[in-house]
Amino acid sequence: MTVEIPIPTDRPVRVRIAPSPTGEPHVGTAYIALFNKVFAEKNNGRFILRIEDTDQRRSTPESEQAILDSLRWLGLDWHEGPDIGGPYGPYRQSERTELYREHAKYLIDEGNAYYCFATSEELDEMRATAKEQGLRTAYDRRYRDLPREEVERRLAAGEPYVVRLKMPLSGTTRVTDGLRGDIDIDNAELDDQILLKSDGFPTYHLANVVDDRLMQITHVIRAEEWIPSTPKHVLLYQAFGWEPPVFIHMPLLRNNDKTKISKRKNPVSLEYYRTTGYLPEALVNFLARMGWSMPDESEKFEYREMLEHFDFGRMSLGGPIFDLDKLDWLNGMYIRELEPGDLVARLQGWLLGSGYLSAVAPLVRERIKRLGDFIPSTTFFFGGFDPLPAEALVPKGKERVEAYRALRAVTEAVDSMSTWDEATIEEALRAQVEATGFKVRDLFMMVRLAVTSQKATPPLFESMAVIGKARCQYRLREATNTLKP
RNA sequence: GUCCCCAUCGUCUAGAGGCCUAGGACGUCGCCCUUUCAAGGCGAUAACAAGGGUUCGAAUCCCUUUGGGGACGCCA
Repeated sequence: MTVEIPIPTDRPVRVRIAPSPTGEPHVGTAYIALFNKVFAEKNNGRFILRIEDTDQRRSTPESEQAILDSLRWLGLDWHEGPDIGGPYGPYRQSERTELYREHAKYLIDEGNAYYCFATSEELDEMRATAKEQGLRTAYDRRYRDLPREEVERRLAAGEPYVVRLKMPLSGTTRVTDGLRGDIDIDNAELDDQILLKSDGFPTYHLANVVDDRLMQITHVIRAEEWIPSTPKHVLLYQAFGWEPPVFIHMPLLRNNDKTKISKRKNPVSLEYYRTTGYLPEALVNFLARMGWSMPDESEKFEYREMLEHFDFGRMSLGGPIFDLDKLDWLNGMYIRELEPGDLVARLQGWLLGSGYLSAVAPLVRERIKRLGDFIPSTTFFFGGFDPLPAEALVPKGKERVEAYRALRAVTEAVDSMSTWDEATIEEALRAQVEATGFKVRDLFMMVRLAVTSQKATPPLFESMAVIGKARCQYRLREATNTLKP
């Protein structure tokens, strides 16, 4: 493919990865980070990490830390970020809220944005109407031209409000994508985008545009799912009187059924890949092969080789399926090439180091008579795991479909947990005893079998805490699938 | 439903109009090596979504259809 990505000559290339700290460190984040980093370094530029924690309800410091740790584990380290600082900080959006408010105010004063007092009930109604009439936008702009006095009155009365961008009512907006060329969108397709939420925090759209500008970002390399909102961003840049950056939309990683990669159908947590024993360089190599190829079609190459040959012209745009079989093969190649001493070091850096061992050891201390018993009694902490057939998972006296529903409920409960420790796990699982109507013994045995593939194990909640959320989720999901009628 | 993106073996991909009778890799299946299992070697399997153009010539350029995906949140 012929692509020409414009590179500014008067200022350095600066790109960013902008994860939202709302859950597991995601494999898609690593994918996008990799291509940002390699593009930056190919062009002697800078790769910036910015935390997009403007969702006050869902963002957590633990998630932020997990993301930083995972990206570092992969070697995708950054030149500027919340932990190491840099000349354009702060790099955490929650610490920049004043900036967004000022910018929103500017747009209001210039007549490019307005206060909107629609309640969520009003919005629900509008969405319903829009759906009914097959309209392209949901919000009917009812507060767009409110008389100034009424706006003042409502503000003075302390009514909650959001700030919306005034979209042009006609015409088209052109988005230029570095890989796809020009995309023209009819402005009538665009909603008056919310810029400032009623909690005073910015939406992604505002924060992203303001920060990319202030942080001198030259190229926005992000996932394809952003294409539909890019015209809104372009219009926002225009409203500020700014030159937009170059947009490059990467293909989306896919599940086996071609849908956007998701935790329901794939392990997506980087934590899963680390604890299951993938080598970071193998994962990076694999991610690099998603949509991109070396000029000589090598399958196995390290980051520095990718860097040497990197060119967006070698991207293919079809969404690649995340094929774990091929990852396994690649990972095996990397392991085989390790010197024996290096392999030992890797094993110790993985779960055979004293840190993990000291979490496991207390759990079996009372259950082993000889040190040698440690190995057979702890295999499932390390990956020694034999998925059980459906018959083995269904509790006596229960139907398979009942077991399926109960285990699915447990899996979903686990998905939605944001902290992972013994007490929280116990709380979540006990709640499922109520919800499913299973006996404590039946439900917990089923979960135990799903998570450890053993009948006799150390206490369930402690074991799950040590095994870690990512692997528990994967094993629960697999067991649920085998029970699926 | 509306808008947008995408389209080569099951999967990841090579392919910039003649080098394509479409190449490589994973997977699968055979054979070899081997005390076992891996690994390795050799081989097989398998794709240009369809139809119209353009051209002396199309996997490659254009159009239509079909298929797949994404977006339509006070999530990012």
